[in-house]
Amino acid sequence: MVLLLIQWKIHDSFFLNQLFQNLVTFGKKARMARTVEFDQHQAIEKALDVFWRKGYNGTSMRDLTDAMQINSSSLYNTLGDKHQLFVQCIKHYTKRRRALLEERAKAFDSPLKALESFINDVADVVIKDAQGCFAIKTAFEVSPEDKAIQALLKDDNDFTHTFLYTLIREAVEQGAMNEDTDPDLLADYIISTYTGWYELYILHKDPAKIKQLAAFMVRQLLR
Amino acid sequence: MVLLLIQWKIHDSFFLNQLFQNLVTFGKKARMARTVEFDQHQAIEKALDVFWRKGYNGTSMRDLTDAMQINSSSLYNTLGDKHQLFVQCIKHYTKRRRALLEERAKAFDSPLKALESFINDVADVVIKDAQGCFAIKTAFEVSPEDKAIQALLKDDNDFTHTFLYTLIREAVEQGAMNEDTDPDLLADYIISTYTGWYELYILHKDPAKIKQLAAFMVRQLLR
DNA sequence: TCCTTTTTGAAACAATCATTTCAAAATTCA
DNA sequence: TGAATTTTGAAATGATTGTTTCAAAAAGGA
Repeated sequence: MVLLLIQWKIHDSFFLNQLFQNLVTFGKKARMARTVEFDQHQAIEKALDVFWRKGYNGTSMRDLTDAMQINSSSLYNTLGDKHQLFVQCIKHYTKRRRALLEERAKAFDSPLKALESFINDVADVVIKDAQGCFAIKTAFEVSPEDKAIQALLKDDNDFTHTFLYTLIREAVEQGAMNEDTDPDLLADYIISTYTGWYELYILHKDPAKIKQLAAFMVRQLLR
Repeated sequence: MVLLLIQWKIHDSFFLNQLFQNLVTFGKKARMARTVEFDQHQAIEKALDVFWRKGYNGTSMRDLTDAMQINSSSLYNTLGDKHQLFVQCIKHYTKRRRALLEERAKAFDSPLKALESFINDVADVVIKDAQGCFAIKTAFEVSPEDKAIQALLKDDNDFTHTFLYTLIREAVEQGAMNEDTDPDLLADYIISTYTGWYELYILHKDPAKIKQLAAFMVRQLLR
C-alpha cells in the first residue's frame, strides 16, 4: 500500500504526495514549524516566464532558481522537480487564459461581435508577445510521449474550441451566420489559423501583416 | 588579417574556414592523405532525423554520433560543432522541400488545380509526420536571437510564399479566381492556416479533422 | 524557554554536456 | 616502400546538468 503510493508519487502529482505524507503522520501529534518564506504563486509566474522564453529543454534549474530567487532545496521541497514545476506552469498559464476568455465573452451582447473581437484580440496578443503562445511553443517542443503535458495542452485547446463553438452556434441560431455553417469545423479552422500567425510573426515581425490576416479572416467569417 | 578570419570562422561558415585553411597552406606542396570514410550527406540526414524528433536543445552530441555512426572527432573535423551541424540540417531540409515543391508545380497545367493539390498534399504530410514540420518546430523552439537560423527559416517561408503567390496570381489572371483577390495576403493566409494543422494533429491525432479542414479551405478558396 | 518540526542556504553529488587531445590507422604521391 | 598528411577511435577535458544532503535557522505549541 505504502509502496504503491510512493510509486505514484514518483510518477507525478503533488496531491498524492501530500496524501502520502498525511498517511505517514497520521496519529502523530500535529505540530507547526517554520513556514515557507517565498510566495509560491509569484515563484511559479517567474518560472513560467523563463520556460516561456527558453523552452523546457533550454531551461536549467539554475535559470529557474535565479529567476524565482529561491534555493533549489526549497524548490524541490515545495514545488517538486523540473518536470512537476513545468506542469504547474502550464496549469497556471492555461488557467489564466481561461479566465481571460470567459471574462471577454461576457463583455459582448452579440455572439458575432464577440467572435470578431476574439479574432482581433488574438492578433493583438500575437503582435505584443514576440515569443509566441506558450501552449503552442510547448506543443511543438515537448515529446509526444509526455502524456501528462500533452493532456494539459489538449484540454486547453478543447476549452478554446468549446468557447468558439458555442459562440458560432449561437450566431447561427440567431441568423447572424449562414445556417449551413458547421460550428465544430469552423472552431477548429479559426484555432488552426491563428496558430500560424505566431510563426509568421516570429519570422517576419510584421504587425501590419498579422492585422491584415485577422481582418481578412473576419471578412470571410461574416460573409 | 588572419585574426579577422579567425573571428569570422568562430562566428560561423565552413566556407570561410576552408578559405582560411587555404591561405595558411598556400605555397606548401599539396599532398593527399587519408580520405573521409563516412558519407557526409547520409550523416546529415541521420542528424536531421534526431534533431527533428528531439529538438535542438533536447539533442545531445551523443545522440547525434550514435545515430550518425561516427566518432565525435570526425564530426567536429568535417561538419563542425553542434550549432553548425544544425544549420546544415536546416539547409538540407529546406532544400529538399524546395525541390519537392518545384517538382509538384510542374505536374499541373492549371494553377488552380496546383493550389488545390498543394493544400491537400500538406494535409497528407501533416497526418503522416506525427512530429510536425521541422521548420515550424524549430521556429518555435530556437531563440529569436539566433539570427542565422532565423534567417534560414525566413528564407524557407518566403520561398513557399512566392510559390503560392505565383500560383494565385496566375489563377486570377486566368479568371479562375476572383479578380479582387490579394495574392500576397492569400499566400500568407494559406501558410498560416496549415501551420495550425500541425499543432491540431499533435494534440488530437485525428486525421479526419485535418482532411476536413483542408477540404473546407479549398472550398473557401475556390468560391 | 525549550522541544519539535520544517525551511533554508551552501555545498556536494554523480551523470551528462559539448568539445578537445593525441597516438594509431589510413591513404596518396614520390 | 617510405615520407607526408589527414582521419579515426578512445579517452579525457572542464563545465554544467538535475538533484540531494545536512547542519543551521526559524517558528509554533507546550
